[in-house]
Amino acid sequence: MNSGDSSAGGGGDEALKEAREAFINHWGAMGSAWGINRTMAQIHALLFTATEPMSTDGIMAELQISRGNANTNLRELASWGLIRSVMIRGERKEHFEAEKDVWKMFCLIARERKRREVSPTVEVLEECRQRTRGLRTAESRQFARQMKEIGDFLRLGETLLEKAVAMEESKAVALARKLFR
Amino acid sequence: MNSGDSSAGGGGDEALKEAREAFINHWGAMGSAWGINRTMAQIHALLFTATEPMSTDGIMAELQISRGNANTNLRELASWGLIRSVMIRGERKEHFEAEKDVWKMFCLIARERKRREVSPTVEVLEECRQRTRGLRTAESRQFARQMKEIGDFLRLGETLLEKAVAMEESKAVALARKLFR
DNA sequence: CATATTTTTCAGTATTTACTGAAAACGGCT
DNA sequence: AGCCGTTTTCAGTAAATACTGAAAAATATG
Repeated sequence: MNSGDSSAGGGGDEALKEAREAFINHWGAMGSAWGINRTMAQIHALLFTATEPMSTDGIMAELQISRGNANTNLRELASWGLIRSVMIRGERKEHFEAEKDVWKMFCLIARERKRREVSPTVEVLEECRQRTRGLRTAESRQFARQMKEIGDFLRLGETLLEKAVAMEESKAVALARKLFR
Repeated sequence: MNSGDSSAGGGGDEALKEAREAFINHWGAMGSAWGINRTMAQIHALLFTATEPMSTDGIMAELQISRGNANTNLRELASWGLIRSVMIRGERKEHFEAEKDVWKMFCLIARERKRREVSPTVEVLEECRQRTRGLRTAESRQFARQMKEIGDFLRLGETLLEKAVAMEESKAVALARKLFR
């Protein structure tokens, strides 16, 4: 009973450390694929799986990154509401902890992406539509219709998310399950 | 009645051209924000708003890009199913047209992102969970639980999308509207 | 208020990602 | 087979993005 067994002792800590590292790395890669800076996603994963709030220095050490990098991405994560700074008594350094509730996390991301990307897109589409609305060529009419169709789709999506995000997780999940039993 | 009026003639064509360009640019920027290469998104927008299928050369000229760049991104768009190549009689060059139905477009993107990103993530999470499952420390238990929670959330999302994507647009929209009247 | 500690900023640099263009490969045609 | 128009590939390069580290600014301490 030693290295193959994962139920106790140093081997267990090792397994946890490795699994956590795998998660942090994968979360970083996923961030990249979805237009989020890899480091920002890694810091998020690190804090999400941390049991205690961490200082900037702790994060720098863990992820082997510079102070500037850590600071920038911590501020960005805070601006999304995904982490918050907490003061630890007896410590002067700022410490950070992540929102641990997956549903709340999802709501924060949805809200922010809507605000930063979807809504501005809806505006551009509407503007494109208005600019070509009076035109009478077949091309213009088709274009204006397409702008309307994407706009309608995005607005419907926005509404759905708004409603979902306003719900308790349990309600939302129950609804989802009922819908597609 | 001249430049200010947008209802007919050359001014109208100009307005359409400008609006279309604005759409293409914005679509490209949105692509970037969501982890999709800007040029790929621009080609998509170009074909989406085109009335006729376009050749690689046409696309190169319109977006001022090289043949290699155009070719790569056209193949990538085709691999997502967002465009298809069509043969034009009398022409030897390959021509491309985009899926114009917004709901179908959404379904294609959802399916592809699920396949490429969400499902692999679910697998990693499951693996992380398994690797720490036997451990008995508080940290390990919390970590394993977190992996399960994200995994459950993503799987539920996958299921919902699968079902939605299997529906007709009209049904899906009707359902959405009913849900949140 | 002088000093120590922490945080922010940002010019310079490194890394990653995307693009070009020319050569090679392909595919039809005679 | 040999030619010709088309598409693909990919080494080299450009552009975009992310990161470092040290200096400046802010904040706390006695």
